[in-house]
Amino acid sequence: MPYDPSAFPPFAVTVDLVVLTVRRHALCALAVRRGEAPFQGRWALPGGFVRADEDLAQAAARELAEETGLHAHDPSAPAQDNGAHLEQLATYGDPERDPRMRVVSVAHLALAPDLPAPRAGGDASNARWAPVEELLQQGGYGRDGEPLAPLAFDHAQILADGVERARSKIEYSSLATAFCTPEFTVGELRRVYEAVWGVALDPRNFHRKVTGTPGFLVPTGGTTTRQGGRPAQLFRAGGATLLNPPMLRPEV
Amino acid sequence: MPYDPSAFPPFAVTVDLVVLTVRRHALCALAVRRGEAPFQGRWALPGGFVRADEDLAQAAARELAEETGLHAHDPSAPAQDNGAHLEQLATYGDPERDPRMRVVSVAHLALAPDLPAPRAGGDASNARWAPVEELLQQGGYGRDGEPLAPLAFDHAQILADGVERARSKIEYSSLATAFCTPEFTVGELRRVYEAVWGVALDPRNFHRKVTGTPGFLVPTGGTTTRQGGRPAQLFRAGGATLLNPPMLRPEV
DNA sequence: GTGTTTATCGTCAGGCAGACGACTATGATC
DNA sequence: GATCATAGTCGTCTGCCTGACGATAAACAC
Repeated sequence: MPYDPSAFPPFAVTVDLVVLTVRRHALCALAVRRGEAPFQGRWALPGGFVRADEDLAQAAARELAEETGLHAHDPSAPAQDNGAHLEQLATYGDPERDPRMRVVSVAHLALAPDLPAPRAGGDASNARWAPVEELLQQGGYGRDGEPLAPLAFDHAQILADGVERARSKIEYSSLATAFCTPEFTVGELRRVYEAVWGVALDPRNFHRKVTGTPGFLVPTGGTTTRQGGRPAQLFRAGGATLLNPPMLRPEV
Repeated sequence: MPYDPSAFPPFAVTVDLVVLTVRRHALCALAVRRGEAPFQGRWALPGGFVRADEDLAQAAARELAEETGLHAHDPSAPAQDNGAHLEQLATYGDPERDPRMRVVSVAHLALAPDLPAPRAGGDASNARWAPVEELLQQGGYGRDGEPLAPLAFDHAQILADGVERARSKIEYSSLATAFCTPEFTVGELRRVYEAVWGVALDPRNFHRKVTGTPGFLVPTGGTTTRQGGRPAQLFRAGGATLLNPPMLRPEV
């Protein structure tokens, strides 16, 4: 196979982002409204072209900052700086996935704490946090009466893959803390698990499990009442990234 | 961001393959010798350009067939047809990873039973199964006296990622059976785990675990002596793909 | 036959998870 | 201020799974 620059077809390479957060006890994803054809007016995942001198992770971090103002922190640095967790998800390259040209999209998954309203080039009506079930559901009407159209391109598949990755990864890693503010209570962390998995967890067993796992949580000393009951201890994320034994997701 | 075909730089897109198998109690990967610059004469992972009308998975399956004669079976079809397991691994797109041009490589992971000698365009000296430690180790000399040079491009990183994926995935899935022939014994499956993890496992506890996990193994009725001791029962892979509870990898 | 090798079954103790009772500390309501 | 609702935290108990390891079974080598 000698080197022949004309022997390979040119591709466009993009990054698409599955940005997840927990809002009002529901797992939500960032969606932006498309301004041009194809799929004009439809909701899609944020994303854009990779630049000529840019690594894939850099491109994803740039798009994330443009869409949300979040900066991704280096996964190798365990420090909690309120930045988002960002990791590569998967790559989608069906020849027909974009009718304009051959596009290969490297999807990334970002997990962020609950944020104020998103911005998309300053136009708030063109970006929103939507519950993932609503984005993945086809037909019918959303909570605001808007008709539910499927996401543009193959973005429903990408979103589903991202949600599945998040659901399984919080089982055996401390990644659920990426959905929390730098300081959080055990109850807030439990509500993250409940929202992502869509199940109810026993507060007592959950408390025993997370406080008993070395390196998962570090008490800061402070206490806070955010929900109206007894004040809760505040924690930061510990250095541990892999949980052994893992959190167990209840059956079905 | 209006559509402008000149607004994005062209990329070459390739698939690279991490093909793993277990040979003589060691985890081995398929390596091919590069015939041209850059990295001429160095060992590399097999791979090639994605064609204009090809999906990424199709391209990976085609490359796998060209290099090994294996055909990948559809992951959605649980039938064991002696084909290899093939799944997407990750995508590597550093601007400097190929000195010739901007190349984005979508790496795939293939798991195969022990195979006869590989072929690479009919030239056996340009393809081989090598223990992964040997390929990842830098400097020194291999078992055949050949000097150990690092793999070409960023293939050492890709191989390391593929090995780590395989090591973790056999914990919670039935993927270890992809390293076995269609019919296998519990002992052969155990030796797969031992080779991939590099540890020794208790035969009695392993037997209890795998035969007690519903859907993991299906007895075929036959028995065979392949190692010189008492004849062992033969099994096929069951329909289960996720193991719950998982196999536990011993510490360190 | 005796020893070696591999496969398979059983037993036992320790650890962890699910179910759930009890107590504590706050705000809301009367 | 007493009472109630809410949320957090500590314990107990039981069942299951795992790791350690003894014992038996069935082949081959000599």
